[in-house]
Amino acid sequence: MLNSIFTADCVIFGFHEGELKVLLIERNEYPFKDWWALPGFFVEMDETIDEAVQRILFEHTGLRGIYMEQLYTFGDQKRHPQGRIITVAYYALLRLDDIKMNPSPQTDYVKRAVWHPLSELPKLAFDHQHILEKSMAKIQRKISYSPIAFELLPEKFTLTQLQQLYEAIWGRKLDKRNFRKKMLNYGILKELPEFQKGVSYRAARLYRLDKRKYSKIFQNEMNFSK
Amino acid sequence: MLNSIFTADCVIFGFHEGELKVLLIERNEYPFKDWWALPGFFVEMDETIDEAVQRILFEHTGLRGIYMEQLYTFGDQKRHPQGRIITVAYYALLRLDDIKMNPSPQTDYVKRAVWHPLSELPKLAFDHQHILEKSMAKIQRKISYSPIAFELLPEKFTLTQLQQLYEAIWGRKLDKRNFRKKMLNYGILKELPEFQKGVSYRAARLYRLDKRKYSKIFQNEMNFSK
DNA sequence: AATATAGTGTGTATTTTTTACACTATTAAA
DNA sequence: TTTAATAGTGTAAAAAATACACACTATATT
Repeated sequence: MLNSIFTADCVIFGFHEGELKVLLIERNEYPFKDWWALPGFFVEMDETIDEAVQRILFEHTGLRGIYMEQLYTFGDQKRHPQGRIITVAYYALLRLDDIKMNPSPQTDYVKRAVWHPLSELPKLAFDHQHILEKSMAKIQRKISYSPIAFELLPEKFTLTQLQQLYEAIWGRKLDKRNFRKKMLNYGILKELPEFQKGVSYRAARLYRLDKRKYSKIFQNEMNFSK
Repeated sequence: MLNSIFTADCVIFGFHEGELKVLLIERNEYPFKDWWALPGFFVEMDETIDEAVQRILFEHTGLRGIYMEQLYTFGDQKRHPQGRIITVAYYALLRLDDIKMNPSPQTDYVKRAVWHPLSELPKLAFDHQHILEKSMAKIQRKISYSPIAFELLPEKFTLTQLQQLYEAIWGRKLDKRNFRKKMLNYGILKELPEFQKGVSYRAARLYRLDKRKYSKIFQNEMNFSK
């Protein structure tokens, strides 16, 4: 019978300036001191795993109620140099704006937390590279049948932002006209009487998610392939 | 920091006589003595979680190398009357034939193991009902983009068997002509020069999975909706 | 030998979805 | 007024999904 300690690690995704980013922390403790790693912590005795992850998210971003989902549990004996430590990995999706770009985590084991573009990731501690790849695969799939994309966008967004997000997650370009046609056909977007501000070119119309229709879509499933 | 014990539970699916079945055990130990439950056990110190599940599968079915995949980790404090016990749930898919219909599990905590049709499930111990529902949802999705169906069929099978399997998993009828057209179009089935035996009506042709093309499909994804 | 039974195997027309593709409109800044 | 940068729009062709019904075959029964 195994009596073991276990932790929760979280891949926190954000979308900013057309790029998908991941929040990494620089460790201030052994093992892997000074390495980059996913935010994570031990799960306390009196909390569910979900609660632990919400706590981790709050400690690292100052935000509550972030969208998150369990990904996978890693339990190899070799994944941690101090012996078997089971980790339940989650991913979280976050509305990122300029204010949240410089998080100051509230825990001692962290030197600092920095948003890293997916294209420029450092080497990660433990098996965190693997966890990150697995969560990418998960959201790549999930974005094509459920509206999780909107968790990464601000309340009001343009169709171009939405398209850039799909392109960032899938790592390939989409056709603008086909994308808009299909997305608008779902009928889950509400056209707002507002436009982008502060741009030096034609301002794009803003949309927001129509939450009444959103829930129907969760049953039917979206299907985006190209 | 939580020092806890953890277990692995496994939803074992089989397909027999056109019906999807789940292997349940009758518990011989408290808590939930005499209740039906999913096969499961404590994970030992020297094995990975995957190895533990393979061991559970072997102890309950006598078979090795069964297809399995991790599903979800449940860790609520309330899910187990003896306090917090984390369980990592897996599902497994099994080629069921008449020989395997009467398994005799090799462990003391089990009185007996019986295949139950999905339509006639008893009340289950712990949160096992919930785990079972979640694994059904998972294979319902997964069968539409990956060839896991073939893990449930014998080496050689008829198109009708394959269709019945999809129908059992999705819980709805499919059109025979459209199903065959689409399935054969994938090009992953190899037509054999053999036919069903021992039936009192026209014998159906046998097929088997073409494993060379199978791997390609794993990249491209299948897409079965109706 | 004829018939009943039970499941096998097959094609086409219609609708829907996906795809490919390029120019004009708008705004702010230079 | 021109330039730069992005917004916004439609159509035709191809591919995929759907709806739909009957003749064929092997065995068992009389």
